[in-house]
Amino acid sequence: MDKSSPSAPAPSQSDAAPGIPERRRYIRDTEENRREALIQAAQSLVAEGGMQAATVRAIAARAGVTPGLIRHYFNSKDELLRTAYVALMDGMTDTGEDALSAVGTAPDERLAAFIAATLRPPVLDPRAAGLWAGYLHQVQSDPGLLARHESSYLRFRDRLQQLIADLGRDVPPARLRSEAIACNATLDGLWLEGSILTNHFAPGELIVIGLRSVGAILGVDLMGFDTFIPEIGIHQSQEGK
Amino acid sequence: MDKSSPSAPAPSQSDAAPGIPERRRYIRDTEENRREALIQAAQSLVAEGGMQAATVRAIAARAGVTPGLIRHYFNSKDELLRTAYVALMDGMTDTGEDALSAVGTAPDERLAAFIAATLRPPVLDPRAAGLWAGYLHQVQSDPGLLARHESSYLRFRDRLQQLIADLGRDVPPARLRSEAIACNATLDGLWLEGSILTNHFAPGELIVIGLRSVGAILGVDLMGFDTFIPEIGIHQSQEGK
DNA sequence: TGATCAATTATACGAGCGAAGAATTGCACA
DNA sequence: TGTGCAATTCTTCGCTCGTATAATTGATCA
Repeated sequence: MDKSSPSAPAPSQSDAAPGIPERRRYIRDTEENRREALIQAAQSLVAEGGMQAATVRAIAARAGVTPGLIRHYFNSKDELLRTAYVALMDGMTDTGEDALSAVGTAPDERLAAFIAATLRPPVLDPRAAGLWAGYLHQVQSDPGLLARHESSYLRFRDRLQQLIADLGRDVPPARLRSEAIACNATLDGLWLEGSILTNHFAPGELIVIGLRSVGAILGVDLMGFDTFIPEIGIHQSQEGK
Repeated sequence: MDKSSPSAPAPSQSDAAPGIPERRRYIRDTEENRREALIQAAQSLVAEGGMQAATVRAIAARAGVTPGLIRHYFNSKDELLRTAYVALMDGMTDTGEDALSAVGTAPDERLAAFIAATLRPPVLDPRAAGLWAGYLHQVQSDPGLLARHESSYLRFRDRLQQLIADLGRDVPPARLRSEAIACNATLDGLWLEGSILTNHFAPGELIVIGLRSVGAILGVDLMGFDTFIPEIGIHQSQEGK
């Protein structure tokens, strides 16, 4: 398993004479493609192996470029990682908005759609939890990232609280806040368990549980939207009632 | 900010002549104390800065010893980190058991006590979430740790499911499982948010929310145990019923 | 009291890290 | 068709990492 020559890079097996290392083929691409590839590569590596796995060499290899290119597009490895995190957050909040724009105006239906969108791909994703965990410490120690994180978190919770308020029940404002916290926690918990213990749950199971739990917390019935939530029906029957 | 002499360790300012580095004072201690100190140091560092912050040198420094000692008590740094994780898991499950042994036999009271114990220190701890996140990837890639993790997780959820079953309501078994998943998710979510956004919540707030939410999901009232849960009363009133 | 030995510290090594800058390459435009 | 220049690769540097092992220290016991 030892390299033959001690210091020369291993040449790939093409036509080159031994001892003369090949230069990697030079391929141009657009700035957008390169940035996107680097961000994707960084996210994958963090999701799979944590911050420690995202070295400049590993990121470059996965993106199909050489390490030096990272610092051509980003001032430092840290800047790339920050950019990747922001891109992640923006992507996740956008998904929530999309789900809402796709359904009608009935408040309970909209809430149900929002919950379902949170508990299915691409939000419910084994990679996502790994990414989230990998960034946790960095977020807590970097003021810029922390601000971005909190705004993203509160945006989600506020959106949820608004949907709850739109139900039109008669509850005082303070109660509304704690309901939003509770529902948010339930969705977070289901999202987390579904993302980590991927194959402990059947496809639509978490959505059903989420709808029933949030419905119970709020005192409304969210289970009547089979039409809009295709996963439902698979596992609902086997539980009775 | 540059060291004066390039290769000599900086001597602490006591009586030594310049250029002659002092040897650290030799202090003996019991094996148990050393192991405990190293495990504690490793946990703190992982909790604060993630896996990457837990280097042998940093761990040794925090434990008040020199790096070499780590490999005197553990075969490798990885073994120390594994040991620290197992110790963490054992500690947390033990806390749950303790909470249960301290209350009476009424099923709803026991469930309420269990929930409250989950949502207050030492389980609810800013460090805990950081630790958990730091270990996530290591757990997923190390079969031994994964087994330990899953058994610990399922032990918690089974305990919760048992407490729910003891309520004596008339629900089919499959429904019981999904209720346990839902309650567990709610507690996880509250625990996580409380641990990360420490000062967004008043002391007993999360406990009240947890009791009310789980109660709503299960269709029982868990809010009647002020006597056993001292935090309640502080924030219950301000929300109106 | 002095020899022994485990506990502890100190030193050294090779590997991999992020960063910096020099060396190449192919495209755009004259 | 050639030339300038940005995009990309390559090389190198200083640093820190985990590990290995040698050197020291203080308690134990004959």
